[in-house]
Amino acid sequence: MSSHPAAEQPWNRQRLRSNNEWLLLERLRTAGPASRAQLARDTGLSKPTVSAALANLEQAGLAREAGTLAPERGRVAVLYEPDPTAGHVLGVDIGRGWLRIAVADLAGEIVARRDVPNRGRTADAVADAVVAAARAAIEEAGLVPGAVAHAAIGTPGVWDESEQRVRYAANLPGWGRRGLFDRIRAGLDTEISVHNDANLAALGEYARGAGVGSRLFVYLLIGTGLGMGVVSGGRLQKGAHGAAGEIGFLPRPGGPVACEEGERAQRRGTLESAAAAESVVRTARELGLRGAGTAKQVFDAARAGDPAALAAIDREAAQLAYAVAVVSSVLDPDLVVLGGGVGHSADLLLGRVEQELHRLTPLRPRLAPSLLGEEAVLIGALATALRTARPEVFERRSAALDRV
Amino acid sequence: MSSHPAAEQPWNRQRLRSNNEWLLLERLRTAGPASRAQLARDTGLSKPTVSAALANLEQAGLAREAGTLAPERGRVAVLYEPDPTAGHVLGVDIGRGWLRIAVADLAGEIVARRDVPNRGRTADAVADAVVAAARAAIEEAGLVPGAVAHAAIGTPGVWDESEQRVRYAANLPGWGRRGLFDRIRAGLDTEISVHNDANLAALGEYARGAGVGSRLFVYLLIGTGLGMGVVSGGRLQKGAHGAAGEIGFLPRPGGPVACEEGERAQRRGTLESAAAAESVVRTARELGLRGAGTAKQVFDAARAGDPAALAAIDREAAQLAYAVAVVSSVLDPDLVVLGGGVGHSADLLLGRVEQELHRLTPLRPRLAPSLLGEEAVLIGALATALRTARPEVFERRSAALDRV
DNA sequence: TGGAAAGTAAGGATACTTAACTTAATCACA
DNA sequence: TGTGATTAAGTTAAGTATCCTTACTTTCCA
Repeated sequence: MSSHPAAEQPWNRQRLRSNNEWLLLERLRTAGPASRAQLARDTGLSKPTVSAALANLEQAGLAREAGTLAPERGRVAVLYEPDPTAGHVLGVDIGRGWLRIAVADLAGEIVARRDVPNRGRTADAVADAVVAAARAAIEEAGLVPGAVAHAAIGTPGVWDESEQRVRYAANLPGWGRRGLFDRIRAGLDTEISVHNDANLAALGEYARGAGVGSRLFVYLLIGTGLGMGVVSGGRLQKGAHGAAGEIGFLPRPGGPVACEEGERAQRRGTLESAAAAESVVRTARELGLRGAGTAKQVFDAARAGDPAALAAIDREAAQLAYAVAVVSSVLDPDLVVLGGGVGHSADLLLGRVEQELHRLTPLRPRLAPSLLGEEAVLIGALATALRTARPEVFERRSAALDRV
Repeated sequence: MSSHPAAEQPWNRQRLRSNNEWLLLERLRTAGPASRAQLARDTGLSKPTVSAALANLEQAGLAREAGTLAPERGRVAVLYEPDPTAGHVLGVDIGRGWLRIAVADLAGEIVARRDVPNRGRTADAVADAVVAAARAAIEEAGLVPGAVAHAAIGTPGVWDESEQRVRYAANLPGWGRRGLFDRIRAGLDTEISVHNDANLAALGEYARGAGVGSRLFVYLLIGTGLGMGVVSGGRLQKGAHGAAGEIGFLPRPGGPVACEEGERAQRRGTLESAAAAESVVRTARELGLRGAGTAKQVFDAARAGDPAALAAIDREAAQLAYAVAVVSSVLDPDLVVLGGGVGHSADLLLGRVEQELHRLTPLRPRLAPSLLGEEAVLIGALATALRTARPEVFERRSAALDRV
């Protein structure tokens, strides 16, 4: 799970104390409030040690009392929990249509929220809009910008850490410019980290959605494009260059469509062009559906029984089944979640994808629809920011205590 | 890298000492011999602490002196290194043609070796042959069976830990029986672990072959079947059910072959049937090559300039390029190594696969031939056994010291 | 013989454990 | 209802292990 900042290093006595305090805090966070005696039993530490550590944590503002619990007989136990107000984080989802921004406390509870339409014509305008909305949310939460411990930002494309810029975000002009995110960092006066939106959505579903408890979990983001996030043992799999899950580039499977269109189309065709929202509309039109301009309209027509729309959805399901089959063969996940605008139409898609999958491969993971929908990226951003911020807040408040 | 056995647990003082001794030993192992003063500088521990820890390690038989090193001026430093004779491990490769067995010391040096042809008609006969050869190797190394700290065994198929049996090893009759590996365990009087052969080969190439230093490394085993192993950050990716990398089940790509053969063949066809050794022979025959019964013969004919053989190899390369493209899209590795009987013919395959890959996808990892060849599984088995055995030997010898 | 680096010894600080104690609740029973 | 037994939470005090600092010795080269 989360590791103490100074792991894999030699230990001296101060690290020992600090590490034990961190471990107690993590236990309170993940397993819920507990008394000192309970913690001593669970961790193997002695009661006096636990008492001393909790006194330190409380003085540092990292833990607080959380009511009492009476055992069957004997003295009433005082329960402790992490103090969620010890720090705050910012999550940002830079979507094509909307900018979504939230401030959360260390327990992950959202304390302020801002959604604004993404009207920016230029990359700089979008960056400025993000900063303005974020500052408004921070103020609403009763904080000053510098008080936010970490901000995690989700965007289409792949973040190049060494160049400090986004790659492969073709749809957003100027978004790959260097220095763009320095502008956001300066505007927020906070450490930021930038992540692929599908990856954050995967983390979001893993943290609080359909992927909770999964050992190896794959999230398919099917919308304007086709993206994927892989969460293994609670950690995101990013690949060697941060491009893991870019299955939009997959060669398209050999199927009737590919054969009909001839070899040239096969070479150019990628899975993204065959499975993203746009292709559902295109296929439906080719099959005779009129008046459908968006994927949502095609799905609505299918629900109303239109045969062309249904056929288009069959084709879409076949493409997705291929994607799932490929991912299953390579990774062996126990769960694949369909998300994004198209993936959200689980009522129509899920059964068809499963049926097609039966024909393709014996390795079949569980399929499930997204639970978080449009919120997945934002919640994943908060989860990511929390993962970074928690040890940092702990370090800072512990150190402040020592100086006294 | 390797973690102390008791990580993520609260620490008391004894664990502190034990942990620091373990860390010093790991440092000696990975960074080479060093003096006490050197270790103190590197780790941040004080000189007296390092001296005491090394005295303990030496008394426990875990470390030993390794010569001296004179600085520019001043007293000569005494160097220390891990004592490789502190324990031994066994590695076993149960291949279709050969049983390969090696005994290695804790430094990974092979001290005894046995290769015997796999003549077993029944699974039990194979198990008995493994035990006999292993006992012979252990004796040759001057050990008794119980003295081996761990034995790692590689076999085709997927090891099911909860059922304690192998799954999906279709080619070996009876090999999936429960209790088969209990027989080996009893015969060796040692803790054993069982692993997929492609996975072990991947670990072998990562530990001592073409994959050294790779961040995310994929090994393709192309031979009788088609297998894959993924090593991420030094750890094997096994998937949720241990079936990660079973790309033999991949749907076959749409290509001229698929179209020609019609839809029914596409449904049945898998990548394994299209890319394994047998298919090279089949394709070459279809294209007019006569007298080639094995893949090796096809490759030899190609080297001699035979056009049918060359065409068959082009097709094989296209199938492999598809496999690499799929894996790259999903995982983003920085290196893909081709191994196994077919993969070993890198002179003919590598360039063709790279060329085909250019047509398929912009995400192109580095390609390289296997360095270890047929030895990869065995070396991976030793590396795996060592990873398990090192902490165990450390624990045992440390504990023995405390009891005095 | 002096300088420099390796290595050791002694003393002090710290964070842990154990064991015994106090506190505060329930229960049994007069 | 009151009183003591019982049980569990939490504290205090004493003891111990491990580490660090400081000062020292050893051993080599110039």
